[in-house]
Amino acid sequence: MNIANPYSSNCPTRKVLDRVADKWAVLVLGLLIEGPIRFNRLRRAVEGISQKMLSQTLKSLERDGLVSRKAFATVPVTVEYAITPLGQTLAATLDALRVWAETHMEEVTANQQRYDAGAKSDA
Amino acid sequence: MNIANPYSSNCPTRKVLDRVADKWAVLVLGLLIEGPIRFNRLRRAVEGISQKMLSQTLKSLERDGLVSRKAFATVPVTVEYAITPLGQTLAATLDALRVWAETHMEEVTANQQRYDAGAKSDA
DNA sequence: TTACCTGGTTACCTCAAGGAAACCACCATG
DNA sequence: CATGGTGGTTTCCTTGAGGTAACCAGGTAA
Repeated sequence: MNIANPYSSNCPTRKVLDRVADKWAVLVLGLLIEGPIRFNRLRRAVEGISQKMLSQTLKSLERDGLVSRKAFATVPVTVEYAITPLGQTLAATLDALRVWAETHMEEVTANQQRYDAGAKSDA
Repeated sequence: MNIANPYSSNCPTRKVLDRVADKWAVLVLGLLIEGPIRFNRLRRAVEGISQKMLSQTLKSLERDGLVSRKAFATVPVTVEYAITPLGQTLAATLDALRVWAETHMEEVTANQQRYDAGAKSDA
């Protein structure tokens, strides 16, 4: 009965999960909740993202209806990306994740070091 | 002063985000919140995961201190994985994500189809 | 005229994630 | 004796994600 059982390999939620489990998408959505923003500004804001990946990320976010694209016929064409209501619901959820990461980062790092040290001294 | 600014490329939260942005980890943690579970049971539960990936996923979850491993010297060695308190806090957050996926899956899929149809008929 | 901004797309190439399958030890059961 | 179940590890190989960089159109400023 679980048409939506992510543990079944052909379940569509897996795809959504994959979508969401995308570092760049998480970061882009995180910026967009603060307001609409242009392509190149976005690119500069998200350190390390390539033009290609940003374009790709935005395209699939738009396809999913999570962000909207609006082009302005200005001097050099201006394109503004904004988050949709649906996107906002996801962004809120993802933000919780970012917060978790920020909150527990130290603890996780400490755990890793302890683990690595232990593995080394193990027989 | 944001030492924890995920938009900076060298920020450690990026690593945590990567860790968390792992389909298998999400699914495994989702199962572990229901209680301790053995390796092979886990493998059968998570459809499509390979032995290697499960082993790898569990190892890094253990390294992060998100799950704990306990081996029993039974007839065939039994190994039980359990979620840690830290892991539970993450699992709760991730669960929200899974719920989001389940809830909005249909809407997202519909958006995709509309987008694809539009792109086709566009000049 | 040349250079640069806008926002992209495309071709090329590399590198690593991850699947498949074999191998491991050990014991029980058929 | 051979097979199967326990929980893994390792090797090999493929494939696709993603980086780099060139190219595009069009207008404007130097």
